[in-house]
Amino acid sequence: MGAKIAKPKPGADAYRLDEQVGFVLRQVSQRHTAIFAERIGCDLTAMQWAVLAKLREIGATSQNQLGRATAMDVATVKGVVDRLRGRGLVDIDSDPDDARRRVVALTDEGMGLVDAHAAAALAISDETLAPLTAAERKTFLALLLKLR
Amino acid sequence: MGAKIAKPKPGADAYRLDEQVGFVLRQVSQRHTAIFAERIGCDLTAMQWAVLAKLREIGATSQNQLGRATAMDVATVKGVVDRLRGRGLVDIDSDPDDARRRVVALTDEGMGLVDAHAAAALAISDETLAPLTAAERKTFLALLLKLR
DNA sequence: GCCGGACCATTTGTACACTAACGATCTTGC
DNA sequence: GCAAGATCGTTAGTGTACAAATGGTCCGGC
Repeated sequence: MGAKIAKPKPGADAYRLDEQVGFVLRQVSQRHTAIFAERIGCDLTAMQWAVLAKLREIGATSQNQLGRATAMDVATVKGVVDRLRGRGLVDIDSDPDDARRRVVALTDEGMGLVDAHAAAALAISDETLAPLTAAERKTFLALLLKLR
Repeated sequence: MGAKIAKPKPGADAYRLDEQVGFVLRQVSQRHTAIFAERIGCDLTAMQWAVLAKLREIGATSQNQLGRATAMDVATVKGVVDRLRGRGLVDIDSDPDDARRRVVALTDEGMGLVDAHAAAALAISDETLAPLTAAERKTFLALLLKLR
């Protein structure tokens, strides 16, 4: 019995890295990052753009709130905000009502930059989804949102 | 004309960060990373696991090939391999046929660890996709692969 | 046999991403 | 009022990621 067919190990041989969600997810993220870097046109990373875009949406906020709104760790947000501040795209002020808080706000230059590149940002999302049809994109996004 | 309806800016106001693929993609990746860390059970990162699992699949290879097989930069693969080597899970030898190459191979311990945790790795993929039905998972994975 | 171009590995520098620990500050319960 | 606990920001440490520069090694053509 079972002379010719090798017994498959329960696990090791059934596991193919290339079929695992996490692995493919990372590859798709990498592709998106590459598209972003090539297309954004103002030497910003996706994270930096996320912070600027969020500030444009919701206005000035504390670093903590900003971190939650952009799904970033507080420690991470600090680095990103520091770099944006170094480029004069955001300002940091103390909150008169709460001495713990450091309120981050877009500068005029930052505001202008967001508006100037919003179309490029949309094009990036579009190119990332380019391999899919319109119907597939809708399906994909809906499912992706469920996995958040 | 257009007295009551404000003219939407072409870009800025139409752009909602939370609906952009790249942003959601990152959130899903974060969730997967958290699930991975909690479930893998042997203090490995997803990258480190990817290298070990790939070596189990294809056998000993050069760092360069390993990088391509795991979708990692050469510089990144070096760091990952160094850490795995520090834990005794892989060995690095010179290729007798090509002095440029540094051949990475699983140690017995590394091989044992992969086999011991393959089931957990599958469970991680499963939990990541848990919010979806079986049919949705199939659809999602098929679409995700197209975006690679 | 050697020489230019391809390939491989390493190093350096920048930018995330998360954890843990810390001090400062606010708020609530009492 | 004030102590306990929650919140906010910062720092330090580890682990990806990618680009660019460097240097060693192989191979094909001559």
